[in-house]
Amino acid sequence: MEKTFNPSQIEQALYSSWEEKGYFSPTGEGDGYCIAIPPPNVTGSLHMGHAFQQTIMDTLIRYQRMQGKNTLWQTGTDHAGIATQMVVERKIAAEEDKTRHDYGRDAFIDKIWEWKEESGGNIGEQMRRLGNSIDWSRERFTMDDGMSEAVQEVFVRLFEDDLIYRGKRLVNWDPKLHTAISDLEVENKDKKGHMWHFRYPLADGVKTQDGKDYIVVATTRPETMLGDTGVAVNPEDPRYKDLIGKNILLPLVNRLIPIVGDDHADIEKGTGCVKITPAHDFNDNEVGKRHNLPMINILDKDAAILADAEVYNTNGELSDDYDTTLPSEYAGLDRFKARKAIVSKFEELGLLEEIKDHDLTVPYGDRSGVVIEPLLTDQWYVRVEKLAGPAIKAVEDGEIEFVPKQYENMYFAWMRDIQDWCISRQLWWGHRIPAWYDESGKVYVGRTEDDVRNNHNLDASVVLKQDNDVLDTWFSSALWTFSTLGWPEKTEDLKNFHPTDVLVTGFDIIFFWVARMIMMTMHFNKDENGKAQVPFKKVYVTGLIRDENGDKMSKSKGNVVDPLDMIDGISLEDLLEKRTGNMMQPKLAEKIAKLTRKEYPEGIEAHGTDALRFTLSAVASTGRDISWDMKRLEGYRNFTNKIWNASRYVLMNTEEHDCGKDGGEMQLSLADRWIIGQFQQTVKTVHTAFDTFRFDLAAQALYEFTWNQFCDWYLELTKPVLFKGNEAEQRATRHTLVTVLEALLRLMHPIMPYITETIWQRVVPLTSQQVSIDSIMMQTYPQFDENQLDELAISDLEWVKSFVIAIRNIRGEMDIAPSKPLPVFLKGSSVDDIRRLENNKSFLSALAKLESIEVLHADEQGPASATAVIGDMSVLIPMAGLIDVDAELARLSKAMEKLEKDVQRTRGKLSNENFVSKAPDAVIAKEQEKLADAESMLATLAEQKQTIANL
RNA sequence: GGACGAUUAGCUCAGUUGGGAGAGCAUCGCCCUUACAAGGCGAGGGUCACUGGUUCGAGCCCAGUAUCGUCCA
Repeated sequence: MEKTFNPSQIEQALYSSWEEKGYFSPTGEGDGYCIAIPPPNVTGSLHMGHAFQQTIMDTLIRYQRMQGKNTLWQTGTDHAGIATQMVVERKIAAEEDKTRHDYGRDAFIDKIWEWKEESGGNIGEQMRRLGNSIDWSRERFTMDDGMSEAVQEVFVRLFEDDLIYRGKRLVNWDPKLHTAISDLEVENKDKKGHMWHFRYPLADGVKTQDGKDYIVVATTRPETMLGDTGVAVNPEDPRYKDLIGKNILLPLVNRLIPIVGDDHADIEKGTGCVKITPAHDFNDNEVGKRHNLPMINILDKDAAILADAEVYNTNGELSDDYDTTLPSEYAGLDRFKARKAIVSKFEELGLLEEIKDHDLTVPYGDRSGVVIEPLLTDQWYVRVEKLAGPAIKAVEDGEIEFVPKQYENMYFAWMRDIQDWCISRQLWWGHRIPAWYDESGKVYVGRTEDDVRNNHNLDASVVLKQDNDVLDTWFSSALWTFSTLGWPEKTEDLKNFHPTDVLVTGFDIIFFWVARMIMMTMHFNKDENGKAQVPFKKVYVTGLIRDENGDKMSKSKGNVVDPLDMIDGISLEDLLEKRTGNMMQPKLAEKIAKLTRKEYPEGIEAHGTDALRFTLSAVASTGRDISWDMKRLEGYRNFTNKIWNASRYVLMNTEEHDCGKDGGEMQLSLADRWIIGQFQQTVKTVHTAFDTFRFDLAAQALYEFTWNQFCDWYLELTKPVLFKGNEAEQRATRHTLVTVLEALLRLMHPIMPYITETIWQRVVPLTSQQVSIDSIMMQTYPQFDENQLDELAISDLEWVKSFVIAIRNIRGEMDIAPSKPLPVFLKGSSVDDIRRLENNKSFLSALAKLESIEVLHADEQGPASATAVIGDMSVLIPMAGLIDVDAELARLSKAMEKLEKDVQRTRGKLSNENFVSKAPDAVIAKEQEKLADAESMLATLAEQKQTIANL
């Protein structure tokens, strides 16, 4: 074996061999265990967040597989409508200077498919490098034939159940991407802005109470005044309530609009008068409906002012309630330019009362980054209220459990106030809505055009045109757990693997995806008793991986990390190229380059997949974001090397030796019995940790056992046996070495698949394990066995450790070379001490590097010595020629000071009547014991100090 | 404005029936000891954000304050 662990040499070959042998497929035996992956964007690439979640999923899958479950990790990718379309649009713009309209719909979609074929493999390659044990033969894509069929089926059935409708509604319109988006895709940001106060003249000579012929409305959107169809005041407002029912003559358009009384107008806020623009504001839209105010649309798809307005009644039907003419000077003007123009027009007319600074919330599109415009358009909606009920109940009843639990509150809060879901998108890339219109505009929904014709008796002469829109990507994602398993067919897979067991995902898509999955799945899937089936039993919500400074990783910030760079390493030059390569803005590129140079001055070293996975497990504490820390990764890379070298030691001492595989007398040492017990404890801890999704605790237990118990103590303790023991002792120790290591590798395997497999291949032939399949991943997982705990061995070995540590401490403090063998005298030793000493002399001599150990009689004083105390026994190291008197006095004083503090505190506690009368007996006994120990130790040290001081 | 979370060693973070403040990294000292210098051995370092309460006993429970973060409106 190499002296240093070199992951790059083993990883890919191992993965291919696992994949070829079909180890990732369900075995068909045992209970089903299934995880559906949150499908990444097909044209994207994995970031650290994916690596994090996938490590957790793979760990669970490997753990369950080794527990004998019939495991399936269902994978696939998402077509990601807007995101993918944007990528390809940008690509053709950059490479061919074309827009999608130059291509036309069909050609453009072909282009995207082409791009998907080209780049779609990227994600799969990355996922393989992470070691994910995925059955690739079942990989799905949200737009493949089967899934498209499922989407159609769901749409049609929902429509038939009256859970989908079409209507002219106010939607969040993205003026850059020219599509509607759902509430969730809108990001509200706080901005500093202005509040304009406009004078609106009263019609028909009406005057206010204080004799004015106008009222003042306050608005943050002056340009929308062209679409005003009313002014609202609070019906309780004494200043204005007399004006309710009177009219305003709207400036610039000379439109006569009513003053209405509505609670929406807040007496305290602004001027108390609010202009109502039902076609361009969600609140105003509600007010308009309540008071039957027409809706006047004044904006086009680019959010520029129209030449002629569109007037609708509250049902969304065209109406002639108002003249459609708009002032020509604003026609074609962008909304923000129009704002300026209209404000100055009001000023010119003497109608601008004042401008106030104002903090407001502005909606932005999460993809385009432009201000979202509420716009009246025809869209398709899912009526979610009926679907939400069972979905809420499933979580309330514990059929679905969130981990950590606090996310359930977030889920409930949103679900209980859920709005209808706008599912149509004015894009080309996606599932085209299965609806057709005849020439009169009548809509027919069906699986295909033929279906529609047949069902509605439309003959060939009727011209039908399919709806141009596609469905929100999340519509197909919502079907993910069951559509990937073959729905709407009643498949074996559905029977075996649905509901799935765990969903591992980020909190940021609980609303987008998790909630909608629950609703859709429960509506379409019933078990044999007709009970609604949930998509998954548990939702494990991970935190976000942030960068070193705690900032969110994003492409525009340039702080995104490719997990493969952590695995394989990358030079600074390549990293810079990767991060700033095709940036649109050179200025941003400069900034990113600077940051990158600072963070990774030497680029990134290779760490290997196992180290990355172990790190991700170790930081996976729940309910909290994670700041990425390279130091952690380095530390765990070192850990993999430690495992490698420990194994190297084991193999060097066991291969081609008798390890007791074929019988023969075995005499287990104290260390052997101890490490077996320690390992069992670790097995127990790891099981509990995995079963409760505490991957951090599992990693910690594995790390602690491997490094601090197995390597630091056990391997050292095997040396005296292997070098000097008799045949039966050596055989026993070799046997213990290989069996514990072999089991430890299995225990670690779910987190670190590669290194464990590599070493396991060499270790397992040395053990008496009967292996029918030649891979660690197909073996059984270690189970806790209480019978292997040897309490006496544990306490005896603790005594050995204290002894060794005491000597090492004196060595360290007194600067005595580790290579210098020391004579030791023991004073005040008990029968137990003597027994332990006699049984473990070789251990003590080897680990503490002792020249001799001599037990003093009760009346013997011994030489002037540095002293350590173990229980009631003193360990003496003669000072002659080695230790300075003053130094030893100082060391003793320090030790005594610490003890005195302990003694004082404990005494205080025990002399407190309340404590003694109320605390449990066990606690009191413990305190008493602690006090006795400290006092006796203190006395011993004091005596020793006196002796030395007298020299 | 509402809800949730965070505040523990220089840094990143554990600490789940309330009963001796922990890990990794960093720091300091010694050591190339036949698995490992990506290492070994030893050491130092904390008014557990603040205030009050419950309790014999609070990092942990309760109330409030401050700062930061996230979601919702």
